Order: sequence, then structure tokens, then C-alpha cells
Amino acid sequence: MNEPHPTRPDYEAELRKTGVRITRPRKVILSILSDAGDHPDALEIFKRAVEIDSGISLSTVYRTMKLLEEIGAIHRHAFEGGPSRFEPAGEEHHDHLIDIETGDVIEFHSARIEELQEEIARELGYDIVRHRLELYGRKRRAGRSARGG
Amino acid sequence: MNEPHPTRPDYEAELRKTGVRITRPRKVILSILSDAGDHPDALEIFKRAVEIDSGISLSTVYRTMKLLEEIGAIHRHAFEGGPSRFEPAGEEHHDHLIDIETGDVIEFHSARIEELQEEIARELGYDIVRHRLELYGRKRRAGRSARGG
DNA sequence: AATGCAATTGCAAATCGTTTGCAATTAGAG
DNA sequence: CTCTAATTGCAAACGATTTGCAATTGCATT
Repeated sequence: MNEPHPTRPDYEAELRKTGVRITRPRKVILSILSDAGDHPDALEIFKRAVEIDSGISLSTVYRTMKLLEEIGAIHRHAFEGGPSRFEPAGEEHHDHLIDIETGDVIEFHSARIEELQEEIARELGYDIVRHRLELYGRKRRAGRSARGG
Repeated sequence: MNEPHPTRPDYEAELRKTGVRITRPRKVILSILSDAGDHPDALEIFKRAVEIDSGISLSTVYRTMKLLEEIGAIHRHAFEGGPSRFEPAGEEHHDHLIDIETGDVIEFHSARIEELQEEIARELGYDIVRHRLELYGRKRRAGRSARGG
């Protein structure tokens, strides 16, 4: 068995805390998010949800994602091109490397880069509110030396 | 007055080079881009264009931006929230700090960050094809040390 | 367990930024 | 100046997301 995330988020608790109803559609969506190891978009979440309860609508998925984002339970990422993709907010801060061939997302973190960002902003007279660092790349061809091909 | 860009791009030449027609609408749009010191979006370019030639359509602006992007004459940036914004491709590579209050864009560059990005990607087994580093912040309240000017 | 009502839903229509099909116009080679 | 393919404006189509609305439902209350 593989743990999708180090910190399994208890979304229902988070929702209750904000005085929001735990409805059937929300339960389904929340369960999907809980064990999503990837970074699905709204449509993908919708598809997974329909398999569990065919009555769920795409609007509800969008509404739920917005709700979860507002209470800070998930993060929304608008990677180049595609629709927004989501991930639980539990983990600690990280940036993303997107495989431009597969769409796979790899998380990474660099304290040094963060420091440099702060430094740059400071020098420009700004306070960073949030930032976005995305690397778009492709898997390096293993084996022979660096060659085009 | 003020030089919008260190390197004033000769868009018409670039277009001619790719065997594309220099039409009236294109001339207008190109002239706007040439002395745009900011990072306007398509609608903004359209508005400026209409002041010069009221016959220009928004579709043509979009088509021209796409064309210029394809030949590598401009860069498109999809900053959080808003529509794509454009800038001449002439300058050397840089990233962006976006003032979340005004929408102003400040350009910066950090060789060190670039290096670190490469290093990270390499360690993850990837080659970076492109990347995106955006800082979203607000002007620091002029406390004591730094003074805005 | 039944009640009541605001929160939530599904649906369809609306929205926003952008692209596209098409018939009319036009740049620019000959 | 002629010719034709490239380009245009327009409106309609687009994909992702949001919204109005009437019907439904969670859940605090009896």
C-alpha cells in the first residue's frame, strides 16, 4: 500500500470547522481528494466522482474545489496550457516540475531559491505575498552522453 | 521621453523575414508593441490600436499576437488570474514580480536561481525546457531603511 | 421520528478569454 | 494593373469556469 501523502488531510473535519454542511457529493469529492496521489483537474475529479455516485455534477465539483481553496484546504495550480489542477494543502510548501510529455508533476523544494526570491523582492521594495515557480521539462535521455536525438 | 526598451525591436523586419505580409492592421499593432513599455494584454493592445485605426478587430489582435509568438518575436505571460500579457522578446531572459495591487510588472533576473533550477531538474532526471518564476507582492510600506522612489 | 428552513444541488445558461469558419478584402508578386 | 493567396472582420464556437434558479437535502430543532 502506498500513502499518497505524508499527511492525510481530514477534509470533513476542516469543513465542519467552518460550519459547512457535509453533503453526499462533498463526501465523495473529499474522499477522492484524500487519496489522490496526483494533481487532478476538476474534470478528472468529476470523472472519479461519477464512478462512486453518478448523480454528482461538474458544477458541484467546481464549487467544492473553490470552497476548499477558500478555507485553505487545497491549493490550485494553473500550469501552462491546461485547466487548474489541485492538491491537498497539508504538505509543506513546494514548487513543481511538470513533465511536458506526460503531464506528471514532481514536487521539489529549495530553501535557497526561496531565500533568493525574498532577497530580490526586498531589493525591489516589495513583500512577496505568494509566488509561482514551475519548471517545465522532459525526462533526460539516460545512457549515452548528451546528444541530440 | 523614456526608452521603453533597451533594444527597440524591428517587428516588421522580423515578419518580412518569415514571408508574412505587412498589412495595415499589423503595422498598427506592431507600432503599439514597439513602444509599449508595459506588459499589455490583447484587449489593451486592441484599445490602443483602435485609437490609431478604428477598423481593427480584436480577432486580428489575437491572431497577430499568436503569430508574433510563433516566430518568437514576443513572449506571452499568463499571470495569475488575468488574461495573457505580452512583451517583446528582444530583451534577455528575466522573470517577473507582479504588483498585486496595481498589476504593474517588474522584471528581474537571478543567475543564481537559474543555476539552482538547473541543478534541481538535473537531480530529478529532467532537462528544463522552459520555466516560470513569478513573484506576487505588494510594495513594502516605507518603514525605515528603504525608500521608494 | 417529524418539522422547517437555509445551505446545497443539478441543470442550463452565462461568462471570460480566446479561437475559428467564412465570405469579403487586400498585399504584393508578376 | 492583374491575379491570387494571405489576411481581414464578423459572428459563432470554444474550453474552463461560474452563476441563477427551482428543487432537494442536511441538520438543528422539536
